[in-house]
Amino acid sequence: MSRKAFQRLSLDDRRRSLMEATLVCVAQHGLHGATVRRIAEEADVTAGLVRHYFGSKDDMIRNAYAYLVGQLTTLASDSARRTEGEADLQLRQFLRANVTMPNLSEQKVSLWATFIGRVRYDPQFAEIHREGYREFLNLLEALVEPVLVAHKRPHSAAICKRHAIALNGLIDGLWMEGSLNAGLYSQALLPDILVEASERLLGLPPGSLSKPQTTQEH
Amino acid sequence: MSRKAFQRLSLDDRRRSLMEATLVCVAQHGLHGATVRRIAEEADVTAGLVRHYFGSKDDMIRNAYAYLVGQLTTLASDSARRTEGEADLQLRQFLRANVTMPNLSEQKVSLWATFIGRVRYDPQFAEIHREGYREFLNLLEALVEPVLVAHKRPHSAAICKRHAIALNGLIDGLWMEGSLNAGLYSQALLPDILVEASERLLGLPPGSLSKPQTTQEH
DNA sequence: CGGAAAATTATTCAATTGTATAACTACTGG
DNA sequence: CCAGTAGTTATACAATTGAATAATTTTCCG
Repeated sequence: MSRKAFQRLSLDDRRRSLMEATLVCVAQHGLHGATVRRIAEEADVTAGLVRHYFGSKDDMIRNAYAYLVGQLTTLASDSARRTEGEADLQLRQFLRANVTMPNLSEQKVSLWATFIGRVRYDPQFAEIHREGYREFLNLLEALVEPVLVAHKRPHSAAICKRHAIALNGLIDGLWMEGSLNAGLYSQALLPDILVEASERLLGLPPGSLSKPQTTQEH
Repeated sequence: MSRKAFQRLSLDDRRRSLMEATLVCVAQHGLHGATVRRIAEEADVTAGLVRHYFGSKDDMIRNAYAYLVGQLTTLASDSARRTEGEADLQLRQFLRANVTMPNLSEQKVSLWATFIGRVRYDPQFAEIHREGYREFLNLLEALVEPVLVAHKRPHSAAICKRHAIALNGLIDGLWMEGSLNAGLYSQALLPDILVEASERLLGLPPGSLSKPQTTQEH
Protein backbone atom coordinates (compact mmCIF):
# COMPACT_ATOMS: atom_id res chain seq x y z
CA MET A 1 0.00 0.00 0.00
CA SER A 2 1.50 3.24 -1.15
CA ARG A 3 1.04 6.72 0.10
CA LYS A 4 -0.95 9.30 -1.71
CA ALA A 5 1.01 11.00 -4.45
CA PHE A 6 1.28 14.70 -3.82
CA GLN A 7 2.70 17.87 -5.23
CA ARG A 8 4.59 20.56 -3.43
CA LEU A 9 3.17 24.02 -3.75
CA SER A 10 4.65 27.37 -2.98
CA LEU A 11 3.72 28.86 0.34
CA ASP A 12 1.36 31.41 -1.20
CA ASP A 13 -0.35 28.94 -3.49
CA ARG A 14 -0.91 26.41 -0.76
CA ARG A 15 -2.22 28.96 1.68
CA ARG A 16 -4.61 30.36 -0.90
CA SER A 17 -5.73 26.89 -1.84
CA LEU A 18 -6.47 26.12 1.79
CA MET A 19 -8.31 29.39 2.33
CA GLU A 20 -10.48 28.83 -0.71
CA ALA A 21 -11.27 25.32 0.40
CA THR A 22 -12.16 26.75 3.78
CA LEU A 23 -14.58 29.19 2.20
CA VAL A 24 -16.23 26.46 0.16
CA CYS A 25 -16.72 24.32 3.25
CA VAL A 26 -17.95 27.15 5.45
CA ALA A 27 -20.45 28.13 2.80
CA GLN A 28 -21.73 24.62 2.28
CA HIS A 29 -21.69 23.31 5.83
CA GLY A 30 -21.45 26.36 8.05
CA LEU A 31 -18.79 27.11 10.59
CA HIS A 32 -19.86 24.09 12.59
CA GLY A 33 -19.63 21.73 9.64
CA ALA A 34 -16.37 23.05 8.28
CA THR A 35 -14.10 20.52 9.95
CA VAL A 36 -10.39 20.34 9.40
CA ARG A 37 -10.78 17.02 7.64
CA ARG A 38 -13.46 18.26 5.28
CA ILE A 39 -11.52 21.35 4.41
CA ALA A 40 -8.40 19.28 3.81
CA GLU A 41 -10.32 16.94 1.55
CA GLU A 42 -11.73 19.89 -0.39
CA ALA A 43 -8.19 21.18 -0.90
CA ASP A 44 -7.08 17.65 -1.79
CA VAL A 45 -4.55 17.37 0.99
CA THR A 46 -4.52 15.68 4.39
CA ALA A 47 -5.59 17.29 7.59
CA GLY A 48 -2.13 17.70 9.01
CA LEU A 49 -1.26 20.40 6.52
CA VAL A 50 -3.60 22.86 8.13
CA ARG A 51 -1.47 23.12 11.20
CA HIS A 52 1.62 23.40 9.05
CA TYR A 53 0.38 26.54 7.28
CA PHE A 54 -1.79 28.08 9.95
CA GLY A 55 -1.46 28.17 13.68
CA SER A 56 -4.78 26.46 14.13
CA LYS A 57 -8.06 25.78 12.42
CA ASP A 58 -9.48 29.02 13.80
CA ASP A 59 -6.50 30.93 12.51
CA MET A 60 -7.08 29.52 9.05
CA ILE A 61 -10.73 30.48 9.17
CA ARG A 62 -9.94 34.04 10.16
CA ASN A 63 -7.48 34.32 7.31
CA ALA A 64 -10.10 32.99 4.93
CA TYR A 65 -12.52 35.64 6.14
CA ALA A 66 -10.06 38.44 5.54
CA TYR A 67 -9.34 36.94 2.13
CA LEU A 68 -13.04 37.04 1.27
CA VAL A 69 -13.55 40.62 2.42
CA GLY A 70 -10.60 41.81 0.40
CA GLN A 71 -11.88 39.99 -2.65
CA LEU A 72 -15.31 41.59 -2.43
CA THR A 73 -14.17 45.20 -2.23
CA THR A 74 -11.42 44.66 -4.76
CA LEU A 75 -13.81 43.27 -7.34
CA ALA A 76 -16.20 46.20 -7.07
CA SER A 77 -13.47 48.77 -6.84
CA ASP A 78 -11.63 47.44 -9.88
CA SER A 79 -14.82 47.43 -11.86
CA ALA A 80 -15.29 51.11 -11.15
CA ARG A 81 -11.69 51.97 -11.83
CA ARG A 82 -11.77 50.16 -15.15
CA THR A 83 -14.66 52.40 -16.21
CA GLU A 84 -13.41 55.46 -17.94
CA GLY A 85 -15.50 58.58 -17.92
CA GLU A 86 -17.03 61.02 -15.55
CA ALA A 87 -17.88 60.59 -11.91
CA ASP A 88 -21.48 59.54 -12.58
CA LEU A 89 -20.39 56.59 -14.63
CA GLN A 90 -17.88 55.39 -12.10
CA LEU A 91 -20.30 55.52 -9.22
CA ARG A 92 -22.92 53.81 -11.32
CA GLN A 93 -20.50 51.05 -12.22
CA PHE A 94 -19.37 50.60 -8.64
CA LEU A 95 -22.95 50.26 -7.47
CA ARG A 96 -23.87 47.82 -10.18
CA ALA A 97 -20.78 45.71 -9.61
CA ASN A 98 -21.92 45.12 -6.05
CA VAL A 99 -25.20 43.55 -7.06
CA THR A 100 -24.14 41.63 -10.14
CA MET A 101 -21.92 38.63 -10.60
CA PRO A 102 -19.36 37.79 -9.49
CA ASN A 103 -20.04 39.74 -6.32
CA LEU A 104 -23.68 38.77 -6.22
CA SER A 105 -23.06 35.09 -5.64
CA GLU A 106 -25.10 33.11 -3.21
CA GLN A 107 -22.00 31.53 -1.87
CA LYS A 108 -20.38 34.87 -1.13
CA VAL A 109 -23.47 36.19 0.58
CA SER A 110 -23.74 33.05 2.68
CA LEU A 111 -20.13 33.37 3.69
CA TRP A 112 -20.41 37.02 4.47
CA ALA A 113 -23.44 36.49 6.69
CA THR A 114 -21.87 33.56 8.47
CA PHE A 115 -18.81 35.58 9.34
CA ILE A 116 -20.74 38.71 10.22
CA GLY A 117 -22.57 36.62 12.77
CA ARG A 118 -19.30 36.14 14.63
CA VAL A 119 -18.16 39.76 14.53
CA ARG A 120 -19.97 40.82 17.65
CA TYR A 121 -18.58 38.18 19.97
CA ASP A 122 -15.17 37.45 18.48
CA PRO A 123 -12.71 40.34 18.72
CA GLN A 124 -10.53 38.97 15.94
CA PHE A 125 -13.42 38.80 13.53
CA ALA A 126 -14.45 42.26 14.66
CA GLU A 127 -11.05 43.64 13.75
CA ILE A 128 -11.18 42.14 10.26
CA HIS A 129 -14.67 43.46 9.74
CA ARG A 130 -13.87 46.95 10.96
CA GLU A 131 -10.97 47.30 8.60
CA GLY A 132 -12.94 46.07 5.63
CA TYR A 133 -15.87 48.32 6.42
CA ARG A 134 -13.73 51.38 6.73
CA GLU A 135 -12.06 50.70 3.42
CA PHE A 136 -15.37 50.19 1.67
CA LEU A 137 -16.81 53.36 3.16
CA ASN A 138 -13.81 55.39 2.05
CA LEU A 139 -14.14 54.06 -1.48
CA LEU A 140 -17.78 55.01 -1.49
CA GLU A 141 -17.17 58.50 -0.15
CA ALA A 142 -14.51 59.09 -2.76
CA LEU A 143 -16.94 58.09 -5.50
CA VAL A 144 -19.87 60.06 -4.13
CA GLU A 145 -18.12 63.35 -3.58
CA PRO A 146 -17.33 64.24 -7.23
CA VAL A 147 -20.86 63.24 -8.24
CA LEU A 148 -22.32 65.67 -5.72
CA VAL A 149 -19.95 68.35 -6.91
CA ALA A 150 -20.85 67.78 -10.54
CA HIS A 151 -24.53 68.14 -9.75
CA LYS A 152 -23.96 71.12 -7.49
CA ARG A 153 -25.33 69.38 -4.45
CA PRO A 154 -24.08 69.91 -0.90
CA HIS A 155 -20.88 67.91 -0.53
CA SER A 156 -19.26 68.59 2.81
CA ALA A 157 -17.26 65.76 4.30
CA ALA A 158 -20.01 65.08 6.81
CA ILE A 159 -22.64 64.91 4.10
CA CYS A 160 -20.53 62.60 2.00
CA LYS A 161 -19.99 60.29 4.94
CA ARG A 162 -23.67 60.23 5.74
CA HIS A 163 -24.52 59.41 2.15
CA ALA A 164 -21.86 56.73 2.08
CA ILE A 165 -23.33 55.11 5.18
CA ALA A 166 -26.82 55.05 3.73
CA LEU A 167 -25.59 53.80 0.37
CA ASN A 168 -23.54 51.12 2.04
CA GLY A 169 -26.58 49.99 3.97
CA LEU A 170 -28.64 49.91 0.82
CA ILE A 171 -25.98 47.98 -1.07
CA ASP A 172 -25.54 45.38 1.63
CA GLY A 173 -29.24 44.96 2.12
CA LEU A 174 -30.07 44.56 -1.53
CA TRP A 175 -27.01 42.45 -2.12
CA MET A 176 -28.07 40.00 0.51
CA GLU A 177 -31.68 39.82 -0.42
CA GLY A 178 -30.89 39.60 -4.07
CA SER A 179 -29.20 36.30 -3.57
CA LEU A 180 -31.36 35.06 -0.75
CA ASN A 181 -34.61 35.52 -2.58
CA ALA A 182 -33.38 34.67 -6.02
CA GLY A 183 -36.68 33.09 -6.90
CA LEU A 184 -39.02 35.80 -5.70
CA TYR A 185 -38.06 38.53 -8.12
CA SER A 186 -35.69 38.78 -10.97
CA GLN A 187 -32.11 39.45 -10.08
CA ALA A 188 -31.88 41.53 -13.24
CA LEU A 189 -33.92 44.19 -11.47
CA LEU A 190 -31.44 44.60 -8.67
CA PRO A 191 -28.91 46.89 -10.34
CA ASP A 192 -31.71 49.14 -11.56
CA ILE A 193 -33.35 49.27 -8.16
CA LEU A 194 -30.05 50.08 -6.52
CA VAL A 195 -29.03 52.76 -9.00
CA GLU A 196 -32.42 54.40 -8.97
CA ALA A 197 -32.57 54.30 -5.18
CA SER A 198 -29.08 55.76 -4.98
CA GLU A 199 -30.06 58.66 -7.22
CA ARG A 200 -32.83 59.50 -4.84
CA LEU A 201 -30.69 59.11 -1.76
CA LEU A 202 -28.16 61.54 -3.19
CA GLY A 203 -30.85 63.92 -4.40
CA LEU A 204 -29.76 63.68 -8.01
CA PRO A 205 -32.10 64.39 -10.93
CA PRO A 206 -33.83 61.20 -12.07
CA GLY A 207 -31.82 59.35 -14.66
CA SER A 208 -28.52 60.98 -13.95
CA LEU A 209 -27.05 57.67 -12.87
CA SER A 210 -29.41 55.28 -14.53
CA LYS A 211 -29.21 56.77 -18.00
CA PRO A 212 -25.85 58.46 -18.21
CA GLN A 213 -25.68 61.12 -20.91
CA THR A 214 -22.38 59.99 -22.37
CA THR A 215 -23.00 57.00 -24.59
CA GLN A 216 -20.45 54.29 -24.06
CA GLU A 217 -18.62 53.37 -27.26
CA HIS A 218 -16.82 50.11 -27.67
CA MET B 1 -24.99 13.33 47.17
CA SER B 2 -28.40 14.42 46.05
CA ARG B 3 -29.73 15.16 42.64
CA LYS B 4 -30.27 18.64 41.41
CA ALA B 5 -33.55 20.10 42.56
CA PHE B 6 -35.72 20.97 39.61
CA GLN B 7 -39.05 22.43 38.73
CA ARG B 8 -41.50 21.13 36.17
CA LEU B 9 -42.55 23.60 33.56
CA SER B 10 -45.41 23.57 31.13
CA LEU B 11 -44.60 22.35 27.66
CA ASP B 12 -44.74 25.84 26.18
CA ASP B 13 -42.68 27.45 28.90
CA ARG B 14 -39.98 24.83 28.76
CA ARG B 15 -39.76 24.90 25.00
CA ARG B 16 -39.53 28.68 24.98
CA SER B 17 -36.92 28.60 27.72
CA LEU B 18 -34.85 26.16 25.69
CA MET B 19 -35.22 28.17 22.49
CA GLU B 20 -34.16 31.36 24.21
CA ALA B 21 -31.17 29.63 25.74
CA THR B 22 -30.36 28.35 22.27
CA LEU B 23 -30.42 31.85 20.85
CA VAL B 24 -28.17 33.16 23.60
CA CYS B 25 -25.64 30.41 22.97
CA VAL B 26 -25.73 30.71 19.19
CA ALA B 27 -25.19 34.45 19.47
CA GLN B 28 -22.31 34.15 21.88
CA HIS B 29 -20.54 31.10 20.51
CA GLY B 30 -21.86 30.63 17.01
CA LEU B 31 -23.58 27.58 15.64
CA HIS B 32 -20.42 25.56 16.14
CA GLY B 33 -20.05 26.56 19.77
CA ALA B 34 -23.70 26.15 20.71
CA THR B 35 -23.44 22.64 22.09
CA VAL B 36 -26.29 20.79 23.69
CA ARG B 37 -24.55 20.92 27.04
CA ARG B 38 -23.94 24.64 26.91
CA ILE B 39 -27.50 25.37 25.88
CA ALA B 40 -28.81 23.14 28.63
CA GLU B 41 -26.64 24.91 31.17
CA GLU B 42 -27.88 28.29 29.93
CA ALA B 43 -31.45 27.07 30.40
CA ASP B 44 -30.49 25.64 33.78
CA VAL B 45 -31.44 22.10 32.92
CA THR B 46 -29.47 19.01 31.97
CA ALA B 47 -28.65 18.02 28.44
CA GLY B 48 -31.08 15.16 28.23
CA LEU B 49 -34.06 17.48 28.20
CA VAL B 50 -33.26 18.72 24.74
CA ARG B 51 -34.12 15.41 23.19
CA HIS B 52 -37.25 15.23 25.29
CA TYR B 53 -38.69 18.45 23.87
CA PHE B 54 -37.15 18.46 20.41
CA GLY B 55 -36.34 15.69 18.01
CA SER B 56 -32.71 16.63 17.95
CA LYS B 57 -30.35 19.48 18.56
CA ASP B 58 -30.76 20.65 14.97
CA ASP B 59 -34.51 20.58 15.33
CA MET B 60 -34.28 22.78 18.39
CA ILE B 61 -32.04 25.24 16.58
CA ARG B 62 -34.44 25.50 13.68
CA ASN B 63 -37.31 26.17 16.04
CA ALA B 64 -35.25 28.84 17.75
CA TYR B 65 -34.62 30.48 14.38
CA ALA B 66 -38.29 30.58 13.54
CA TYR B 67 -38.94 31.96 17.00
CA LEU B 68 -36.47 34.77 16.40
CA VAL B 69 -37.87 35.70 13.00
CA GLY B 70 -41.37 35.85 14.36
CA GLN B 71 -40.23 38.02 17.23
CA LEU B 72 -38.52 40.52 14.95
CA THR B 73 -41.45 41.16 12.64
CA THR B 74 -43.93 41.11 15.48
CA LEU B 75 -42.08 43.77 17.42
CA ALA B 76 -41.92 46.15 14.48
CA SER B 77 -45.43 45.42 13.33
CA ASP B 78 -46.91 45.94 16.77
CA SER B 79 -45.09 49.21 17.13
CA ALA B 80 -46.71 50.46 13.94
CA ARG B 81 -50.11 49.15 14.86
CA ARG B 82 -49.95 50.83 18.24
CA THR B 83 -49.42 54.15 16.50
CA GLU B 84 -52.69 55.87 15.85
CA GLY B 85 -52.94 58.31 13.04
CA GLU B 86 -52.53 58.55 9.32
CA ALA B 87 -50.54 56.34 7.03
CA ASP B 88 -47.41 58.48 7.13
CA LEU B 89 -47.10 58.11 10.87
CA GLN B 90 -47.56 54.38 10.80
CA LEU B 91 -44.95 53.82 8.13
CA ARG B 92 -42.59 56.13 9.92
CA GLN B 93 -43.06 54.25 13.14
CA PHE B 94 -42.58 50.89 11.47
CA LEU B 95 -39.34 52.04 9.90
CA ARG B 96 -38.00 53.51 13.10
CA ALA B 97 -38.93 50.43 15.11
CA ASN B 98 -36.68 48.36 12.89
CA VAL B 99 -33.58 50.37 13.68
CA THR B 100 -34.13 51.14 17.35
CA MET B 101 -34.19 48.95 20.41
CA PRO B 102 -35.29 46.31 21.02
CA ASN B 103 -35.01 45.29 17.39
CA LEU B 104 -31.66 46.97 16.93
CA SER B 105 -29.79 44.72 19.31
CA GLU B 106 -26.37 43.42 18.52
CA GLN B 107 -27.40 40.00 19.66
CA LYS B 108 -30.37 39.88 17.32
CA VAL B 109 -28.31 41.03 14.37
CA SER B 110 -25.65 38.46 15.14
CA LEU B 111 -28.25 35.76 15.31
CA TRP B 112 -29.96 36.84 12.15
CA ALA B 113 -26.71 36.86 10.21
CA THR B 114 -25.65 33.50 11.56
CA PHE B 115 -28.90 31.90 10.47
CA ILE B 116 -29.03 33.70 7.15
CA GLY B 117 -25.67 32.15 6.41
CA ARG B 118 -27.30 28.71 6.51
CA VAL B 119 -30.32 29.57 4.38
CA ARG B 120 -28.64 28.90 1.09
CA TYR B 121 -27.48 25.36 1.81
CA ASP B 122 -30.04 24.11 4.30
CA PRO B 123 -33.54 23.66 2.86
CA GLN B 124 -35.19 23.79 6.26
CA PHE B 125 -33.62 27.10 7.09
CA ALA B 126 -34.55 28.31 3.64
CA GLU B 127 -38.18 27.50 4.26
CA ILE B 128 -38.23 29.42 7.54
CA HIS B 129 -36.53 32.37 5.92
CA ARG B 130 -38.84 32.44 2.93
CA GLU B 131 -41.91 32.55 5.06
CA GLY B 132 -40.58 35.29 7.27
CA TYR B 133 -39.46 37.35 4.32
CA ARG B 134 -42.80 37.11 2.60
CA GLU B 135 -44.62 38.17 5.72
CA PHE B 136 -42.33 41.14 6.24
CA LEU B 137 -42.69 42.23 2.64
CA ASN B 138 -46.44 42.05 2.83
CA LEU B 139 -46.46 44.20 5.93
CA LEU B 140 -44.29 46.73 4.21
CA GLU B 141 -46.42 46.84 1.08
CA ALA B 142 -49.53 47.34 3.13
CA LEU B 143 -47.91 50.28 4.89
CA VAL B 144 -46.46 51.84 1.77
CA GLU B 145 -49.55 51.77 -0.39
CA PRO B 146 -51.74 54.21 1.58
CA VAL B 147 -48.78 56.57 1.91
CA LEU B 148 -48.36 56.66 -1.85
CA VAL B 149 -52.08 57.18 -2.28
CA ALA B 150 -52.12 60.03 0.21
CA HIS B 151 -49.33 61.77 -1.63
CA LYS B 152 -50.85 61.08 -5.03
CA ARG B 153 -47.89 59.03 -6.18
CA PRO B 154 -48.10 56.02 -8.46
CA HIS B 155 -49.24 53.08 -6.37
CA SER B 156 -49.88 50.06 -8.55
CA ALA B 157 -49.29 46.69 -6.95
CA ALA B 158 -46.07 46.28 -8.90
CA ILE B 159 -44.78 49.65 -7.81
CA CYS B 160 -45.64 48.95 -4.20
CA LYS B 161 -43.83 45.66 -4.33
CA ARG B 162 -40.78 47.24 -5.88
CA HIS B 163 -40.73 49.90 -3.23
CA ALA B 164 -41.17 47.32 -0.52
CA ILE B 165 -38.20 45.37 -1.82
CA ALA B 166 -35.97 48.41 -1.87
CA LEU B 167 -37.14 49.53 1.54
CA ASN B 168 -36.61 46.08 2.93
CA GLY B 169 -33.09 46.08 1.59
CA LEU B 170 -32.43 49.45 3.10
CA ILE B 171 -33.85 48.42 6.45
CA ASP B 172 -31.85 45.22 6.65
CA GLY B 173 -28.68 46.89 5.53
CA LEU B 174 -28.88 49.78 7.94
CA TRP B 175 -30.11 47.55 10.71
CA MET B 176 -27.11 45.31 10.39
CA GLU B 177 -24.56 48.02 10.06
CA GLY B 178 -26.08 50.04 12.82
CA SER B 179 -25.27 47.37 15.31
CA LEU B 180 -22.09 46.16 13.71
CA ASN B 181 -20.45 49.55 13.63
CA ALA B 182 -21.89 50.88 16.83
CA GLY B 183 -18.73 52.79 17.57
CA LEU B 184 -18.18 54.41 14.23
CA TYR B 185 -21.24 56.64 14.15
CA SER B 186 -24.00 57.36 16.51
CA GLN B 187 -26.85 54.92 16.51
CA ALA B 188 -29.17 57.83 17.14
CA LEU B 189 -28.66 58.84 13.53
CA LEU B 190 -29.96 55.58 12.16
CA PRO B 191 -33.71 56.20 12.37
CA ASP B 192 -33.28 59.61 10.77
CA ILE B 193 -31.11 58.24 7.99
CA LEU B 194 -33.60 55.47 7.33
CA VAL B 195 -36.68 57.70 7.35
CA GLU B 196 -35.06 60.34 5.19
CA ALA B 197 -33.79 57.72 2.75
CA SER B 198 -37.22 56.12 2.62
CA GLU B 199 -38.85 59.42 1.76
CA ARG B 200 -36.57 59.74 -1.19
CA LEU B 201 -37.04 56.15 -2.28
CA LEU B 202 -40.79 56.65 -2.31
CA GLY B 203 -40.54 60.03 -4.00
CA LEU B 204 -42.25 61.84 -1.16
CA PRO B 205 -41.76 65.52 -0.45
CA PRO B 206 -38.91 66.06 2.01
CA GLY B 207 -40.08 65.96 5.59
CA SER B 208 -43.34 64.19 4.97
CA LEU B 209 -42.19 61.23 7.00
CA SER B 210 -39.51 62.83 9.09
CA LYS B 211 -41.58 65.76 10.30
CA PRO B 212 -45.14 64.58 10.21
CA GLN B 213 -47.64 67.43 10.12
CA THR B 214 -49.95 66.06 12.77
CA THR B 215 -48.48 66.71 16.17
CA GLN B 216 -48.72 63.76 18.48
CA GLU B 217 -50.61 64.53 21.68
CA HIS B 218 -50.19 62.47 24.78
C1' DC C 1 -52.31 11.39 51.39
C1' DG C 2 -50.65 8.13 48.25
C1' DG C 3 -49.34 6.49 44.04
C1' DA C 4 -49.05 6.69 39.08
C1' DA C 5 -47.60 9.38 35.12
C1' DA C 6 -44.60 12.51 33.31
C1' DA C 7 -40.70 15.53 33.66
C1' DT C 8 -36.12 15.83 34.73
C1' DT C 9 -31.58 14.21 36.06
C1' DA C 10 -27.59 11.27 35.80
C1' DT C 11 -24.81 8.15 33.33
C1' DT C 12 -23.09 5.87 29.39
C1' DC C 13 -21.48 5.25 24.52
C1' DA C 14 -19.89 5.50 19.96
C1' DA C 15 -18.48 8.87 16.77
C1' DT C 16 -16.13 12.97 15.62
C1' DT C 17 -13.23 16.70 16.61
C1' DG C 18 -8.63 19.47 16.70
C1' DT C 19 -4.08 18.71 17.32
C1' DA C 20 0.40 16.48 18.00
C1' DT C 21 3.91 13.48 16.30
C1' DA C 22 6.30 10.26 13.44
C1' DA C 23 7.11 8.50 8.86
C1' DC C 24 7.74 9.36 4.17
C1' DT C 25 8.57 11.66 -0.38
C1' DA C 26 9.12 15.31 -3.66
C1' DC C 27 11.96 18.84 -4.89
C1' DT C 28 16.48 21.64 -4.91
C1' DG C 29 21.34 22.64 -5.01
C1' DG C 30 25.61 21.00 -5.58
C1' DC D 1 23.06 11.74 -9.43
C1' DC D 2 22.65 12.01 -4.78
C1' DA D 3 21.79 13.73 -0.33
C1' DG D 4 19.42 17.01 2.67
C1' DT D 5 15.53 19.58 3.74
C1' DA D 6 11.05 20.87 4.07
C1' DG D 7 6.50 19.87 2.35
C1' DT D 8 3.30 16.28 2.93
C1' DT D 9 1.13 12.04 4.51
C1' DA D 10 -0.27 8.84 7.93
C1' DT D 11 -1.26 7.53 12.50
C1' DA D 12 -2.43 8.28 17.20
C1' DC D 13 -4.76 10.49 21.12
C1' DA D 14 -7.32 13.00 24.43
C1' DA D 15 -11.30 15.79 24.59
C1' DT D 16 -15.81 16.84 23.18
C1' DT D 17 -19.87 15.94 20.83
C1' DG D 18 -25.02 14.35 20.12
C1' DA D 19 -27.74 10.92 21.50
C1' DA D 20 -29.64 6.88 24.11
C1' DT D 21 -30.92 4.80 28.37
C1' DA D 22 -31.65 4.15 33.22
C1' DA D 23 -32.63 6.18 37.62
C1' DT D 24 -35.01 9.51 40.28
C1' DT D 25 -38.09 13.27 41.55
C1' DT D 26 -41.91 16.36 41.09
C1' DT D 27 -46.63 17.05 40.46
C1' DC D 28 -51.34 16.17 40.37
C1' DC D 29 -55.47 13.74 40.67
C1' DG D 30 -58.46 10.65 43.17
